[in-house]
Amino acid sequence: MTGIQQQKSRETKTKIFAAAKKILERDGYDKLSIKNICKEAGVSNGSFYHHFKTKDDLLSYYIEEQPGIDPDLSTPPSSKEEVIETIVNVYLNYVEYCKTLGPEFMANYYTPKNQSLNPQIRTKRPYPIITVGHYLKLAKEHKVIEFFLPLEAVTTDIRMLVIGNVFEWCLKKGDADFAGNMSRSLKTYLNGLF
Amino acid sequence: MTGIQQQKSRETKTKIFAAAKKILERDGYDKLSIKNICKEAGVSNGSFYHHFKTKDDLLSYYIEEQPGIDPDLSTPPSSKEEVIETIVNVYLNYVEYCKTLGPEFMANYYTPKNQSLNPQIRTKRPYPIITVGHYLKLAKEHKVIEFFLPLEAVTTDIRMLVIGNVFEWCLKKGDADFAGNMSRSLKTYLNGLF
Amino acid sequence: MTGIQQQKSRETKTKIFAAAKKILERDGYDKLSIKNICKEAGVSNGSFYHHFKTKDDLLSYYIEEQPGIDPDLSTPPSSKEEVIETIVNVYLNYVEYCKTLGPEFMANYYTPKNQSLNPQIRTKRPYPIITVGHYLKLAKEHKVIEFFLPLEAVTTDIRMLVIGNVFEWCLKKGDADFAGNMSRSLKTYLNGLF
Amino acid sequence: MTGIQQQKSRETKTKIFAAAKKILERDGYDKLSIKNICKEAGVSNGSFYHHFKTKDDLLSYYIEEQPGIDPDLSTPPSSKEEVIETIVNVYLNYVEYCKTLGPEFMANYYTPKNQSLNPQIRTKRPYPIITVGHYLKLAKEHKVIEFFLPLEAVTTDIRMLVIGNVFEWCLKKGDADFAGNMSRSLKTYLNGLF
DNA sequence: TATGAATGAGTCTTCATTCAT
DNA sequence: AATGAATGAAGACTCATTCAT
Repeated sequence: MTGIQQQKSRETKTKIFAAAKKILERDGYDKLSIKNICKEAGVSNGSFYHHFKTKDDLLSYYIEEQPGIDPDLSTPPSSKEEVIETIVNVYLNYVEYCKTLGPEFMANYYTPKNQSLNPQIRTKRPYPIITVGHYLKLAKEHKVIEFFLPLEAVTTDIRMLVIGNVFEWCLKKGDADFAGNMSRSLKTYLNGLF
Repeated sequence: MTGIQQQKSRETKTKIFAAAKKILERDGYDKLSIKNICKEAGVSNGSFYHHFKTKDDLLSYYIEEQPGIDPDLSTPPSSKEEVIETIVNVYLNYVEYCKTLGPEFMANYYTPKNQSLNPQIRTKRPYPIITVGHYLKLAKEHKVIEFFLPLEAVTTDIRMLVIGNVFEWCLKKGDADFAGNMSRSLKTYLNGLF
Repeated sequence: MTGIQQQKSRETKTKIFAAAKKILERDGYDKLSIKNICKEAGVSNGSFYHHFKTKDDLLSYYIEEQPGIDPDLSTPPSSKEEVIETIVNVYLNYVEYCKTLGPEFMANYYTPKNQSLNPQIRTKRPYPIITVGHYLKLAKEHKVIEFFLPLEAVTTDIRMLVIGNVFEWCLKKGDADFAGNMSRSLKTYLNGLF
Repeated sequence: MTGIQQQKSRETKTKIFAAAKKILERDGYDKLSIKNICKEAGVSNGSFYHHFKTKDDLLSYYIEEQPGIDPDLSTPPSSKEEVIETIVNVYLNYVEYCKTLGPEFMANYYTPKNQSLNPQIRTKRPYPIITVGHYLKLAKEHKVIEFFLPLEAVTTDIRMLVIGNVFEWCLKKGDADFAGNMSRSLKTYLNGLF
């Protein structure tokens, strides 16, 4: 296997990825058929199955490319207010990311059928699956905050709230105060937590 | 007017409903085809279309006929704790309802593309759009609770949180502590609100 | 069988006729299903089959109501020119009739599949099946015109030409010089005939 | 490039064509279902859709691939009789073509709703839209014939007459003297034109 | 590595007709 | 005379996947 062949292979895979994303974005999840993907990618049907075992195989690799999280999530905070602000900022960051993808795309992506959103399945964890869990732990260890729920419960709650926010924004086709809602609902929740 | 024919007709409709539900529970949404429904119901294919306009027409009945809101919501509460408990119960009620329909089915309903979830659009309002807004207003007017966010913001937050809960449960294909999550996250949020 | 019952029966039949015509006009031949006819007529499915043996049975009775032809087709003409003018007028009359029905309706009606246009099948003969055959015969007998083709061949030619004219007009959705085309093509043909 | 695979592919397409034609001839248009075509061709259902986008796509091939116009149409004629004979032959050629497709098939094509028969719309022009217009022009320029109607009017008349002929033949389900009618009616018309 | 031909079960829906009431 | 529930075959088309080349 020459280096050139390897490179070609990688290129094809990339083309397929890009095509799938484009279709998801433009036409919705229902149109994401192998045939359509291949047509969009300019690649043969058989080629797809050379690179991916099944359709689900493709999907599982799909959203790997979310923005890096945390600016400073490893620095221990010095006050409860700082904790709240930091966490809120993490998700305001995500709000911005969602906006760049647009409500159309996100509406297609945020389906309970999309198992790449399932924290039990993914190993690499994109938003909102990567949560601020270890930051909360850190803050708790430094006695900056205190809460009595299990850490996992809290990260679940936050994930649910974030998903609800995205969902709401998608539902209203982008015509919602995404950042405002996210900020307010998270603050209220965290306020109740600590 | 309630002749034998009418009765038979109603029976058939009931059989179709029951068959659909059974398939949903036993085999999952993907197996919910007209053909399967009819086979399960022991009814002809054409008979299905005599009783329902389309497949979606059948499905909509499950959603439209959601349980009514708890009537106790009109009685003014006497304490903050009672308010929280009442609200949580409303949505625990919904949790039960979701469970009878099964996560596979709900997963199909909980899509941002499903505009019947959009509070701006529907007039007939199923869960989780029917919110506890006016109950909160009532409680506030009776000075039982106090909060400084606009009522609409609060109902939005609750809706987002509830949707997030359902989403999570669907995503995990029913393998989540639905009631526990719902109860805990709502309590925490409301605790932060008041 | 009482007189009242007979009257009711006739009324129902009339309603079905009217409904079929309306559907043909408004939605086209493809939508002319029993179900649609009954819905439009406000009549039950079974009632249809009480009055008509089959769907084809209905269709065969369908277009019986075309306008009476000939103003003066029984008066022997006195010149070749008069013959041509008279014949052309007969079909200009038909042009007007078509226009009142509209190109939409006619487009649905003028299909080779519509056997009510077939002169071999119909006994009652609407346009353009009733032709000017006997008028031509009359004119020939009075030595006003002379032609060597069999009478039936001529009536066939005229029928084909008329149908072609209607077809053209329908094809252009009414945006054609219907009368002009009809008049010119008939004159040219008859000019070649005599 | 002409590998075994390409050849097999072509063979399959040919088989499908042949099967469709056979069904048309043997059983009539109403039996021309995808399923029947595939069964007759000994080919899978999916294979059909690999080669043809839709059912109409298949059908369009029959129409699109009509016989080319007689090349002699560019040679200037030397007599009026020759002009008539040539034009008649062009459409007798078409008669033969129609016969190979069968009246059932053509009946489905000859509908005023079929805009591919509209000369204003098509660019690629099948019979009877390809007319003998420029041949008539040529003959006129060479002073072989003379006529006073605008060229466009004449081509319209011919088109209408030809369509009328096809329509008549379809209506009678093939039981008409197609060639005889076509020949006679065209001759009579052209005789009246010059 | 890549092609694209082939598979065939599966999708929802429409239809003319029958028949017990 | 009228109802409408029931039938079930048939319709066009989509799909993920396999495999010989």
